[in-house]
Amino acid sequence: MPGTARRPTLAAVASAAGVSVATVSKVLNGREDVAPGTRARVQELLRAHDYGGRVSGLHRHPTIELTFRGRIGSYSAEIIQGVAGAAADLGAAVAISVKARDDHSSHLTATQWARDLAADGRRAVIAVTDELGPREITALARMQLPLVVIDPMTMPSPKVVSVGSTNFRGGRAAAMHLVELGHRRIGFLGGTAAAECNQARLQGFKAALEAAGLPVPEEYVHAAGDFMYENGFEGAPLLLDLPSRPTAIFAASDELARGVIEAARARGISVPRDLSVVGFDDTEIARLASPPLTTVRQPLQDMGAVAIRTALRLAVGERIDSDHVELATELVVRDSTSAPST
Amino acid sequence: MPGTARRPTLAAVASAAGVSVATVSKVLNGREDVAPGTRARVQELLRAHDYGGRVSGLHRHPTIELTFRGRIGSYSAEIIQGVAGAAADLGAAVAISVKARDDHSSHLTATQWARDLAADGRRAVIAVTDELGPREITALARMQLPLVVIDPMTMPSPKVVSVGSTNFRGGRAAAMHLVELGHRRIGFLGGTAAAECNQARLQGFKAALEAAGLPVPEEYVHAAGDFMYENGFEGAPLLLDLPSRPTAIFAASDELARGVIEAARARGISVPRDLSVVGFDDTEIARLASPPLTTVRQPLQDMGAVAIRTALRLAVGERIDSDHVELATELVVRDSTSAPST
DNA sequence: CTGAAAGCGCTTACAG
DNA sequence: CTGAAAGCGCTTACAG
Repeated sequence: MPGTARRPTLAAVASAAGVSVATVSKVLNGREDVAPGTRARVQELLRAHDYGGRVSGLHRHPTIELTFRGRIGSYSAEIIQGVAGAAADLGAAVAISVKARDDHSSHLTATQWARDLAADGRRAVIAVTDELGPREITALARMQLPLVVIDPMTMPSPKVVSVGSTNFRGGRAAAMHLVELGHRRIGFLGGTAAAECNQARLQGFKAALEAAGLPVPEEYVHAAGDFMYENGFEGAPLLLDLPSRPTAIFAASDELARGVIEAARARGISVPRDLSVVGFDDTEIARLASPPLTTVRQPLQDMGAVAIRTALRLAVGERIDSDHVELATELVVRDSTSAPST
Repeated sequence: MPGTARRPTLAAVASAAGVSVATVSKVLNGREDVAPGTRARVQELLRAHDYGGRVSGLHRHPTIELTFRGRIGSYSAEIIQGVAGAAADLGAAVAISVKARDDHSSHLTATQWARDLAADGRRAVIAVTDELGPREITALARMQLPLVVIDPMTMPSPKVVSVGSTNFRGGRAAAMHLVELGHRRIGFLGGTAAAECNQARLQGFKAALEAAGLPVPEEYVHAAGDFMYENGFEGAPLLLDLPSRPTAIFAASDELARGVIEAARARGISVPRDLSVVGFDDTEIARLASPPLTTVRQPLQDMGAVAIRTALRLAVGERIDSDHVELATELVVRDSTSAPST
């Protein structure tokens, strides 16, 4: 983008807002001694003038913070690919940060965190999976940094914009696939029981079974605690060691599915001959698994792209039509499912 | 890092250099009308004062550009985890960019690219796997942006700092493991034949076999073209369909190994019973594979951490002891290898 | 809560 | 090639 337009100045914003440059400067620096009404008007004008200030205004490319919690795996890799790819097309930059899973910041550090992001020139934040705490959300809002959450784990508060996928439909599609193959005893192994997406997948699953007139006994529905491989491996016995073992299992992530398959193998149960397994996500894990996993594809790259487009629009003060966008899931049939052997 | 030290000013640098602020300003802005000697002196002082200028000086956290080419997979995920984790500890920020695999920029865009990085406040660049073209390297140098390459594919030019692992030893360890298990017919499936790391792994492999008095017939050594799963799957027949088929294969990446195993499975060859397979990298792929892969661990996270530490040191003008750091590889024995069945 | 005024850090047109 | 000087954009201590 050569030939940049003249950078907006404090003076321009000040005269537009009918205040002095000093006041605008104070708003910009988050000083307390500005009347709320004045502050609001100035902030509006700052946005209208697309004022990035001495910080981000110096950057050729607006920078979006992409933040993860815990381990970066295939799932995160897909999102990064999507976000970074779209960023390149949009002339934006992406800063990536990875927080430890147990890093729950205090009020002070939440404020400091948001301040640092603003000082480092970030224009918006994309959080993956978790929704940050209320303190972080407040701190970001105070710093005028929009937030977009990808695939939120908890029911997002209405003020937070999020991008997800059609988990309910995905769960239903997975179950319908198994029903159509002829399975009648079908189990569900979830990740985090409380997670919004987990519940939606479970509800979709139940809806499909009920529509087919199949029972959903309680002992066929379990949560493994998290979506990782180990959880699948350790949670699978809940289903595999049942007196009347299911002939098929829908696991709420590809990693869980891989864990289930490995636990089955350890018991001499062959997949898909003796047990069909469906995963969720369609990450690299699914494609490279043996057997390759039948799974519900979440368009993680597209979700990343939508997230950054949304973040960029929010950053320039545009209004967003919908607070929660859902992209379509899609069943991908590979080799981990087949008709029951009877 | 609260309580930041006073930000260095142009005036301070100017008086240290014995020139006017105007001259320092010109150097900073890359103007032509400065004598080379003066420019050098001023640049030195700018570094000595840790002057980031109006761009990066405004940032609380120095930002390092981490750039990938092609697909972001498990391998990239490990590196990102390592770089981002270390960055958090070091109070640095990481900007991530992903270029298309075939995006070979022209001279103009290489210059523009480096200029943009500087304008966006980057202090150094970490490139993964590829070494960038000579144009990019020159452009970065002109912009005073240090470059560190992780796991370079091509023999790095002596001027480029790189972080790798002990590929030769890794290849040797893999082969020794197979020899010790009792294998005598052992094949090698490489990725990119020309890649430095690939050659080192192959040489280590050969060294181990020769030390054991085993032949390395030509038809047992192949390159699949790249390190991806598909290459492994498509390249495996070169070894699997040999009249005298090897009883073990060392593949130069985990993805290749997974491809080999799948190709074997398609032929009714069971791993590890009929065929032992060793991979390389020890990414998530290896851990989640079925059977879990015996592989040579590359400490990708550590390599990422070393890369960003080095980049940061170069960014403040420190000298580096060694232009190429190699971290130790380590054989990780899992379930894809066993004694030959005969 | 607001802004006039002083002043800081930087850039640039221009004289030498 | 260098720097004195004008000037821009911003911040801040302070008067009201």
